[in-house]
Amino acid sequence: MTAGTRTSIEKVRRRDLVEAAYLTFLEHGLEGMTMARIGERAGMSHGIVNYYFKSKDELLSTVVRRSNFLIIREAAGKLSKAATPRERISAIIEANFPEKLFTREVARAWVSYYAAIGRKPEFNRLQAATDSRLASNLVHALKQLTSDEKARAVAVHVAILVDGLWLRHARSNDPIDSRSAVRLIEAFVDGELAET
Amino acid sequence: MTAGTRTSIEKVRRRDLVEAAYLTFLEHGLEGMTMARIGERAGMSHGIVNYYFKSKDELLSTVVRRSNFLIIREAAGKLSKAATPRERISAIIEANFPEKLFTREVARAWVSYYAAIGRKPEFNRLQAATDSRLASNLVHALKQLTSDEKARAVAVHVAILVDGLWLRHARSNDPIDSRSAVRLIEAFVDGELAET
Amino acid sequence: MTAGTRTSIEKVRRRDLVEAAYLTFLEHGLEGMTMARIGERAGMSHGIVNYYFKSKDELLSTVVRRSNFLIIREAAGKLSKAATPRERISAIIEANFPEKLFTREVARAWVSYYAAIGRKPEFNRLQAATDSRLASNLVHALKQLTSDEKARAVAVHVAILVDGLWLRHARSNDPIDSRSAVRLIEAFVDGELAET
Amino acid sequence: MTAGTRTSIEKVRRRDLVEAAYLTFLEHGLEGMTMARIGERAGMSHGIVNYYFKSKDELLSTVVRRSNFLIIREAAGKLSKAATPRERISAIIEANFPEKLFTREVARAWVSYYAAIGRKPEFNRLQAATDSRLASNLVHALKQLTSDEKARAVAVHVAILVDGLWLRHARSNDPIDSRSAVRLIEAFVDGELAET
DNA sequence: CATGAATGAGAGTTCATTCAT
DNA sequence: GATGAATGAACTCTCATTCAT
Repeated sequence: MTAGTRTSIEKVRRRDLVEAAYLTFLEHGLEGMTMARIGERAGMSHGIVNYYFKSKDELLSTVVRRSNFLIIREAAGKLSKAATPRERISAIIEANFPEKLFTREVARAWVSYYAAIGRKPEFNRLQAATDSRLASNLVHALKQLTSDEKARAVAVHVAILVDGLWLRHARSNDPIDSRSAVRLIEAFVDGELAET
Repeated sequence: MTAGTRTSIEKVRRRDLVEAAYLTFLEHGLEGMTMARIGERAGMSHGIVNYYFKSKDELLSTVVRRSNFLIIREAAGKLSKAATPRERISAIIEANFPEKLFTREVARAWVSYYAAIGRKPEFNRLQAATDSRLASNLVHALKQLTSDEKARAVAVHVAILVDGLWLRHARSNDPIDSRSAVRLIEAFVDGELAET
Repeated sequence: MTAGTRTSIEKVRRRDLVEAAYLTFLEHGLEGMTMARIGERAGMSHGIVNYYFKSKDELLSTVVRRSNFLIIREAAGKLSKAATPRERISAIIEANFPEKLFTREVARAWVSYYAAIGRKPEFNRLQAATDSRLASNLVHALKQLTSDEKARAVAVHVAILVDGLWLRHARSNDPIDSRSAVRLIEAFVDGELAET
Repeated sequence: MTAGTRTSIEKVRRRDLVEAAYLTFLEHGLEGMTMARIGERAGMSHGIVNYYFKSKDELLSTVVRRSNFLIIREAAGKLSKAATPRERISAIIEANFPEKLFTREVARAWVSYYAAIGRKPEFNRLQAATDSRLASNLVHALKQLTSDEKARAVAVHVAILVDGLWLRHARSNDPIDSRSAVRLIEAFVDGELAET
């Protein structure tokens, strides 16, 4: 029990810090996500942040991993409920636009993140893993509805649209909502599949 | 006369500094675009940078304005040589992917820029102007080949693809070249127009 | 009884901590001897280190005391086995170069220690005690083989050689082994005694 | 003239900073030689220290280089006045014990320096260069008075004595003066040469 | 007794900005 | 006009020390 309590505090703190870091990241972007701000938001001194996370990169890495995990989990949940290949495609598309997270702030944060990780191989790997996971799911579902070649082409096109919609969202003055984003991609897929 | 001389020197200096800042931005990204580096690249002291531009933001603003101007001019140049509406569409698409500028570094620089301008309304306005200009050109050309409604839809889709390809380029480990990017969008447009 | 138990535990803890601190000191030098590392090596929390030792300096002081004690004991052991004055001299010399401890890392640790204690009188006293003990042993043995005056001179020279070899070892890129170090001093002593 | 003034300021500041860093180093040791203290002693903000020296290591490197230069120059000066090989030997020995610098503070500073540079290859090279220069001068002079083999042996012994005297000086409570240090080594050399 | 959570001072470094010259 | 000297705030990270539990 004592041990449990101890572990519990560490877990709570780490979670709180990851949450605080995440929110700071979303609000201020990668550059504005400073250790001091994170500590302040979590209601702790900046010293303690470095106590729980050896470095800022480690904290960021945890934040990103958690975020990716949530996306993957959301996709998996929706995939398990999908009865047909077409529904599986929709599930993957929707997983890329969580309603609550598809805001300008969040989009900007992620865009700043993508700009910055170029020089950091670890984060590149992290991202590549998530990307290819979603991509292979998508290709697999598409192959059941069209030729292999077309499946790959459509998957690439969809991936570009996803990125484009996020960047657009970050940039644009009259932002799109997640439903419209999904609908736009769905329409494209339907169009492509109808041609076959 | 004295005033004229001053103005002339001022113009030259400002232009040189903007050029230097632009190149520094493209090479090092928004974060790496420091006043010191800009001055060095321009062959001037970094002190003078603050003399001609009240702040870093003002300089950046000018840089972006100039960059947008270049894109618009490039588009205009290509448009003037286009004989058919379809060629006008190609001209606009191509203007979005200048061969020499479609590199990972440049893509990252712009992506970091888009992420950063969120909080700065002035930059938002700046961007919106260029965007709508290219968009209206595109819609106009499309309208001559298909229905108004479809023209608008295709234009939106194309704009998203453009953004997606830039972000993809910044993120991806195996980057695309500008020709493939253009070809992908052209193929999409052709497909849409063929349906009509 | 309760008090006795407490004392016993305290003794064990203090000894373990001193040992851990000593090893940490030898491995990482004075600067790398952090409370956290000491606690970790001792298998305790670093909080407890400050419970048993009021400050880092107090712990270091105990470490040095123990280290000096070990050297003195080693010397005493060898001295007790020495049959002749010359052998006693060798015993003292050898005690200054424990084979396992005469490494670059350890040499650097001690050198950093000597550099740091300058401002701390207590450590100076500590060191002086050990030094004079070994010196007086050496002089005593030498006096049986040569004049008092020469004995003192040789003892001083030997002490300087000992320090020089340690510092050399810490600095040099091609380090010496302990045997060579001992041999060098022995040769010097032999030369001096032969002259008489 | 203007350019000259500018350069002059930089030179003055750099010299002042090196001097301040040197004094801080001598007074507080390598660990206590912080950028803040250096700036404070030089009467400048700590920011300016990093303006003139890209990093602490660069500043330290300059300090050490200058110090080594002074020793080499002193040795060269004395060597040029030496008429016989024996006098050349004395010149080199004396160069190792500049009267004004052979204090406890200075000795401690250097000892801390030697302990710390172990992990820094650049400083190792720096030191090795100076060392081998003095050593080769010494061997060369000795070879003219005794066999090659003995010359090398004596040179090694002398180098160890030099290090030993500095470390001894840093440690000891009753410090030696530079003359005694020189005399001790001279006596050793005389003894060795007399044997031949 | 013992833990490890928490603090706060202080380290090096970078950089936009100001200002005397 | 132009320089670069100078400042000061901000950043990440480390660590001895304190203290509630």
